[in-house]
Amino acid sequence: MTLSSLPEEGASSSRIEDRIVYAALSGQIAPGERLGEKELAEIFGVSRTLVREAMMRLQARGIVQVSSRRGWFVIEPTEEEARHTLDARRALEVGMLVTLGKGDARTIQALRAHVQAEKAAIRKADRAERSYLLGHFHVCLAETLGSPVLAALLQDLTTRTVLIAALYQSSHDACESSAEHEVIIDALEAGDVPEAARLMDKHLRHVENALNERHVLKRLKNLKAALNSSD
Amino acid sequence: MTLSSLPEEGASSSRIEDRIVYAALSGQIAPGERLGEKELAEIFGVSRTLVREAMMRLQARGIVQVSSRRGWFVIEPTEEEARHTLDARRALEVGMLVTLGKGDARTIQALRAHVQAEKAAIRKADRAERSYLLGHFHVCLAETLGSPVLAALLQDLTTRTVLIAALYQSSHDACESSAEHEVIIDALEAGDVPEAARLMDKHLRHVENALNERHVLKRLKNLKAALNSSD
DNA sequence: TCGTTTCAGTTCGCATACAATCTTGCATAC
DNA sequence: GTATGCAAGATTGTATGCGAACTGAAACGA
Repeated sequence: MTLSSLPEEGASSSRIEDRIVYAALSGQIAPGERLGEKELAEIFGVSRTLVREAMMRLQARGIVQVSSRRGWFVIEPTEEEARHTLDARRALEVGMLVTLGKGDARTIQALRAHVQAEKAAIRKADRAERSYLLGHFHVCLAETLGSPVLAALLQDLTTRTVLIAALYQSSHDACESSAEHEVIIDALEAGDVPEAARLMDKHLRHVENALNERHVLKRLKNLKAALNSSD
Repeated sequence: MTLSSLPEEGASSSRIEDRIVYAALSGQIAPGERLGEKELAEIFGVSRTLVREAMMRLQARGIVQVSSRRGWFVIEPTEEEARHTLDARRALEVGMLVTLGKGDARTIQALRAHVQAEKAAIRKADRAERSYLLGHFHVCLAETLGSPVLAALLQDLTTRTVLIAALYQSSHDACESSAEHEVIIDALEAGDVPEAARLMDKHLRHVENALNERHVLKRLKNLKAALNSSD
């Protein structure tokens, strides 16, 4: 894998952090991937110190974990952890809509624009952009509803969700996802907050259910890979 | 101020992190307080490196912030930020109750035990323990409802809330708070999830409203302090 | 007396150095 | 042929050093 794209220089440790989150959100780095300090230091042209600072923050955000004297790794949630993460997202997003779902016209407008961008990325078959935008919709929703705090929390939870989906091969169709985003906006525009909350709940359960179905397949695939090393 | 109590040694950077969170939760360190790297390094008997690692994580958790080449400071939220934090808490906690509020008997039992501990701390006039337990109730709720992810998020949000309350002198009475915790448990025990969510919303709004009322007082007090430095 | 400037002290920002531990490949014994 | 032990290499964990920037106070001038 490479940490390509976004070739900007600047070298603060926050930049490293942002780049890794973006790479995870856009599916460029996979769960379980090793992030060596030295390697990252060379990629970003800084010392290990700054890399470690970024790692510490990412660890606090639940995106990477450290194995003592072995290295840093992108999280690889167990099925139970995956379920807990998705439960938390449902709680947070349903609660968000219920408690401050009354969006104004500009909210709706911003969200519609976002979904348009999603569709464009899907049409262009731009996997990275598509993955990023589909996840970022929820962050965008929190932002436009006026809650930067929830937006920050959702940034981390959606990043984890993308990793979970990658891990468990949850193939919740991108098109379908985008369509679900759209009906949520419809409900918001109609002022029907409970319906929006219900749709959001359903939307997130779709991801969770996909996880359910694919889990056995994934384990079988792993077994097959273990027994047939040429595969 | 001192970072007294809990005299345990062990010296990993996580311990520093935990100690500072506990100190904030229990009201032992105030918003705006300076946390010098050198000072903390001496207190914990480690090098600045480990202190910085702890600070990076606390920064990611929204508990401290850094002012370039001036130092680390416990967050001092503006009124707007305070409101956003409390909004997020309401969304999160209401959502939590709505989506997974069906607690079993053991949940209720654990929560009752917690409230008993709150009352004991209030009776003993143990300010630190009282502050800690009143905040930790919400973390406990998330844990007993089976969501470690939400518990972790709430740990940070309640810590921030304690700091906000300290900053804006929100004197939401401890006794009253504990009583509100109790009626929430009652509703949960009765299986009336919507009522529990409503009560939680109200409970958190109490904090927010107290913030509203006391704001002017706080500014006046600051002004007074500024004019009368011996006060 | 008040405002400005300068200078010394303090503190963080970042890199580097060294120690501890883990991995890995190879040699050796059974 | 397989397993075991060992040593070299690689990687993280922690401390330390140095430079830059900020603070505060003293000195200076109006």
